[in-house]
Amino acid sequence: MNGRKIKIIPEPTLRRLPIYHHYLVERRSEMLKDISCTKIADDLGLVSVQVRKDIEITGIKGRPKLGYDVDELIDSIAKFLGWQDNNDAFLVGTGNLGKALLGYDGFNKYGLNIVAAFDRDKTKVGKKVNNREVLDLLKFRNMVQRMKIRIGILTVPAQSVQEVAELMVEAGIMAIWNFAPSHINVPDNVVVQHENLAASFAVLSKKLSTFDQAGLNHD
Amino acid sequence: MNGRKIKIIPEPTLRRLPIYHHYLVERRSEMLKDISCTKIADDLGLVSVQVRKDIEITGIKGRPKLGYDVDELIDSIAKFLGWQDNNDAFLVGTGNLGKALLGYDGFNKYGLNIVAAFDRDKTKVGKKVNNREVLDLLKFRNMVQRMKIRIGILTVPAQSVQEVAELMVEAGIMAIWNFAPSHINVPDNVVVQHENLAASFAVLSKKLSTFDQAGLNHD
DNA sequence: TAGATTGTTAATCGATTAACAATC
DNA sequence: TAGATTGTTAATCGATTAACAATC
Repeated sequence: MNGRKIKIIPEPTLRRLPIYHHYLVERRSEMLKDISCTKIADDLGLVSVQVRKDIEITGIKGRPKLGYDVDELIDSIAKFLGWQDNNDAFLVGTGNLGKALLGYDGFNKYGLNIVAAFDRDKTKVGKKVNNREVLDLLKFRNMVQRMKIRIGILTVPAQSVQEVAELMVEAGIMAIWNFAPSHINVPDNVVVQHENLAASFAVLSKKLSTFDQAGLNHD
Repeated sequence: MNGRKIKIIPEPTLRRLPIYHHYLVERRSEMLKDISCTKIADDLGLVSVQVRKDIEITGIKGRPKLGYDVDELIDSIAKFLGWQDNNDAFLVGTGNLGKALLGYDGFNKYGLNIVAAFDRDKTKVGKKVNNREVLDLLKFRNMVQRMKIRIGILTVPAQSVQEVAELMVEAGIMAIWNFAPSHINVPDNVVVQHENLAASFAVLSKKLSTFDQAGLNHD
């Protein structure tokens, strides 16, 4: 009832929306005009109610019997996730992972635009990575403020993570995407998304060994 | 009661265990001998019961008042996650992301060992990436069987993902770590872990815009 | 001993799933 | 129209958190 009330979106829903989006873009390229939750769910190995609830949150209206208009649904998800307002970001740490992220062009489809890369290592400063020059970390603070950057991507080695995170916060960064395997302490008003490859691998290998114990995969 | 019963481990717990492990290794390097759940929770921004429940699942016993032995706890987590049985894996797709994963030496701490890399692109075959020669994808099937490889890492472009996933399954791969933004269809007895960077970014940017709406970060 | 912490059971919370009415 | 599908409320399930007894 209150227009200012903030709806908290369940994180699992947030993580599924880009999957639907990607799937729908593929279907659209096959000239599909309408789609039902049943079909989406079947193809992605989910259940239809879940897909419907997820989609509902973006605010789109479907038509009983027909389903949703594919174009409209794609736009609705993209708009809901804020993919049209270009999210400019700075990346710090041009090691292997940093370079990979700089080289991954797919990000701008999701509104993410890595506009500059920084490093503290003087031997890396000045080199080009995927057409972007690596800048000295000393310039970070100044450029964040000048370019009003709000998102920082952290791909530095574990031992420097906390220090660089603090630099980011102090410079005015509001959201940090942390790829290092370390927890960072930042103020409550800064959003942190921790990308932990070790954690994902733990899930994978544990599931595999659980399957082994159950004798499920000795076909 | 039944020794053959498989305990299903909650995925959130599985994802937190590597975080505790990393944190504990850092504390050990500071010569810390004992640690309580309260301390772990405080430092990592969690609550102590949650840490205790997570840790309990690895089978370790703590001592009231003292907490846990740091060494013992590190071992208990590593053992539980199967980090001592070396998990050999093959990687397919040596683009930017594939190269980054090959270059990330930290994986073997987690028991993961990427023993070979494959590509279908003949211009990439034969080149060296981080001391490992890129092999022709045609050799994949044969080598999986000869080396009894069970884990496949998928870092190919979106359009080839399903095809390569099928090749992996057919070759005998039991667990696939999929870094492409596409859903893959595989038999039920194959474990799939989907690493979706777009999904993570969606969480980050949506949280940021929700904070904006709430006026929380205009300090 | 006193008290901090573990270990464990019960209560709460939130996400998923089921049920079913509305509708094109 | 009949029936598939949406939209929505209620039931279930699982993870988190609270409560408290056991213990070193």
